[in-house]
Amino acid sequence: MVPCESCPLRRLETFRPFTKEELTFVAGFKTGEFSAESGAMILQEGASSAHLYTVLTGWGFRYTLLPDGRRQILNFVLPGDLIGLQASVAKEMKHSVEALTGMLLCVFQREKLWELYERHPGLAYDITWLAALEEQMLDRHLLSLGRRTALERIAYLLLHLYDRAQSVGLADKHGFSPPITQYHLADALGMSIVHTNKTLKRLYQLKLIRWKNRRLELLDVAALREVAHLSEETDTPRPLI
Amino acid sequence: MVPCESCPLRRLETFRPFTKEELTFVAGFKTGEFSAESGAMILQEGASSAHLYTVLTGWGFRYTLLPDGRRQILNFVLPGDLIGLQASVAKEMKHSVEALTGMLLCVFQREKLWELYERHPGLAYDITWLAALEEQMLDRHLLSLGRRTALERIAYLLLHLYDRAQSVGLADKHGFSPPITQYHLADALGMSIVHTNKTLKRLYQLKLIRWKNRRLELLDVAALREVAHLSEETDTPRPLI
DNA sequence: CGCTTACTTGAGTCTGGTCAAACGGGGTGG
DNA sequence: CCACCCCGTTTGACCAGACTCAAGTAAGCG
Repeated sequence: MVPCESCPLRRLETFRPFTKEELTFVAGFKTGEFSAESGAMILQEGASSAHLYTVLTGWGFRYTLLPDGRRQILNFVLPGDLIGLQASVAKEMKHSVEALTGMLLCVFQREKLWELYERHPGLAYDITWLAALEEQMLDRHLLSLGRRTALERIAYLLLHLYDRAQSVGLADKHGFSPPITQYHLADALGMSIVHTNKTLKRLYQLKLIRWKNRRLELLDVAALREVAHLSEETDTPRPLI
Repeated sequence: MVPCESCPLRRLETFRPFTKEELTFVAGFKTGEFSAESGAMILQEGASSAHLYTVLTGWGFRYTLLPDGRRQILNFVLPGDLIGLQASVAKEMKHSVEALTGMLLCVFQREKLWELYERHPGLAYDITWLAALEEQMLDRHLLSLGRRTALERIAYLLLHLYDRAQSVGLADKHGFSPPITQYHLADALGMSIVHTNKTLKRLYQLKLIRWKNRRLELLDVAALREVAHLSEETDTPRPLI
């Protein structure tokens, strides 16, 4: 089990430094680890989970279903992300989370969350911070689905994933390897697979991307941002619970 | 100025009862009121606000723009809603808020938020709760924009607004008076006004709604939920900061 | 009374969806 | 080792839902 004090994620500069006390508390808050295989369901809509998780390694995605099976991917989940917070509000998950790769998750007991709020206001604030951050991402996705064209949407989502991968050291200057299929893109963007494929091809023909053998090359990030109408973000250090 | 202890909203059963201490603190947290006219911009994208607000009366909406002016309404704002929290995360608002009617807002100083976290873990938890609640709404909207058809979307949004209005006593059994135009519906649903209008007409012809003189009648709520694939929610009491 | 804002409606277009079929590569069992 | 299969991708043909353009109506207001 990875001890929080020597958590490899914490060395990344996206995450704000923690004091010794905070670190000690978080280490005590963590009650174990959970390892999920690719394709595994980590949280299930309708169930009530007793746990909170932080992703240590691997990719996943949050989604909901319409009763007739239409699926909407709400967001992707990467290392450093806190998941399962919603269940503390609703008593019941309103979305599911599925692993895209093998994943390693830190497990926290929900009951101890209360202790965190009582004893570590700074960490409590951090959790609110993370919730607000997720909210911001959802706002942006909503803008995509509502107002961007298919081409813009795909450009946007690829950049979104790239930026997020980048921030946790999973991307290099030229690209990264998102463990997703075109089905995932389609379901995240509210499009059909066929049209997703054809739009992807257009981006390819515009020499903006190349996607071969699971690796996605962003050939001209600036031009891609232009297409997506997405300016670069300077991400402020965020907490890692 | 409305004293928190006798806040009319607090008498509604959607809001969880507060202890005397909590109420006293919130009363101290509130530093004033702000009254906005219909159409006024309450928070502006790109600006950094020093304040947090809770809506006392009136309706508004949150939105973002694409650089070329395309607008996406992210959510509507009703009495009891806390707004401006995002700015504490981002140093800069990522969305704007505009008033749909005259609005009365409670004003809180952002600096005192820290004190709240230190002295009242229960209230801190409440703020996280509210953030998670907003997140849930956004998830649902995302599902709408991504996977619902035009007819389903409109049904969904009207019900969403109805349910929310209902919970703060702004609706009766047969309908309510949302202070919005078809433009707002269109921008919230990612549709054009023309198509919104035509789809609305279809709902009218199905005898599911009637919308005249600002008042919206829901003629058959159950059937409307059916169309929207939206089951009724039993809303658990939420905090009112 | 004239102006503006919101709502309607029709015609024509196009983006994106559906259906169907085929391809390619990796894995597996005979 | 090969045949087969499955999954993900690709492509073409056709269709429809939603958009744009354009014009007209109704209602509210100074």
